[in-house]
Amino acid sequence: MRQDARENRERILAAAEEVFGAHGVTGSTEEVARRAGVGIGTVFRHFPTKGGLIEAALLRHFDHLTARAHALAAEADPAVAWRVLVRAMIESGATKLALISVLTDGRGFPDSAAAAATRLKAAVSDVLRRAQDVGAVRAPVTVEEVYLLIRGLAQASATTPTSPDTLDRAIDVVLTGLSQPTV
Amino acid sequence: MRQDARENRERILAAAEEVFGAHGVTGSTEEVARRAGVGIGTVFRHFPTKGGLIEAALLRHFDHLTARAHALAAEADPAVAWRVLVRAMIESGATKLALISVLTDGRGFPDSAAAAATRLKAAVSDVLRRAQDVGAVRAPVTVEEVYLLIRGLAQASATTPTSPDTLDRAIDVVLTGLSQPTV
DNA sequence: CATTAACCGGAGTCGGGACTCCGATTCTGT
DNA sequence: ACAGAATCGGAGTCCCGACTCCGGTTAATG
Repeated sequence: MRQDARENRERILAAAEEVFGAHGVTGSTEEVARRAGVGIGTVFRHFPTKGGLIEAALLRHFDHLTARAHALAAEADPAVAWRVLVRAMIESGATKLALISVLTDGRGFPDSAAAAATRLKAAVSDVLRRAQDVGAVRAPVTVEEVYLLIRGLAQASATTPTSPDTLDRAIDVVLTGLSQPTV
Repeated sequence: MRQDARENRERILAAAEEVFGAHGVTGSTEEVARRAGVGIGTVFRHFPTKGGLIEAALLRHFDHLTARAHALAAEADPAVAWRVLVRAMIESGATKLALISVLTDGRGFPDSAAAAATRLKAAVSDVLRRAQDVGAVRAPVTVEEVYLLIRGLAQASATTPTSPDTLDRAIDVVLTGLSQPTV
């Protein structure tokens, strides 16, 4: 692959994260091209389909989060690791996961993205388990409910303008609810 | 207004709630017409614009929730009222509020819908205040964070197939987090 | 440098969905 | 039952966005 080609690919992916993050899946490919500073044809050569483009952006994002989770699993204090991970997932999701809805909205994406999602879930489970072992999260909590809560806050704060302060307080509510016995 | 016209208007609104609830704003007007059993022209005479149709559906939904909140405010036990209201908002939202994203996704809707949203918020605040007076929710909690949490769970569970059980557990987490002092 | 294979750009095609128009079809008062 | 007005239905228009095509341009190699 030629050097300029690789550079363009990168710029397109970055632009895609911006555009789809801001406008959701409705964002147009042309907008991505414009923001990446390339022609529309270039976008479609790199990613023959809009779906493919979104998939690639998702994959990149998931892999990044997975790496983060792995790093945190090695963290000294599992309770801290847990808080940081949850916060990171919500906050990065708040900007970029508007698109994750696609992933989950009915038809799943093929192979690669699904695989990345699975890897991510495994990594999150790991951090969660450690937190539970230490009592920072109560035992009966499952990854599914955590995911639902995280996705919810991520989507809601991405969809609507939210003050960072409000988001922080909401995250604290969730973390508290996960650690205390249910009322 | 002629009788049949009024009936059609109703059927169209009901169909709109279904369609936009299921497919989000992407749902087509034609699909609404088909499901309402009327021609496309009829839909557009009643609601000259797709936005208008969505707005009308939202308004109806908001007003319904507001009424529910008022009724609950008169409930004997404010703690119970609170739980029921939160649950109702999330669950009805899970089916129908996929469209609420429109309301909040950038440009607000004109007058009527915005006004309905305001009335709803006031009613919710009322129930919340009573719950706080009784100690079922801790005092420093604001309507904003509650809204964020509710919208989040509603959107997330509408967007993605979610088992009722998981949703229930997530709601409990939120309610717990709202009642306990933050960790 | 020259060559050439790979890459870029954007005008053009195609499909889908919002919205319009008007003849056909009902209601409703007398 | 009938006139007349209001309502319906859906074929047709228009625009927008995904995707294709190919002549022009550029990086790499000898």
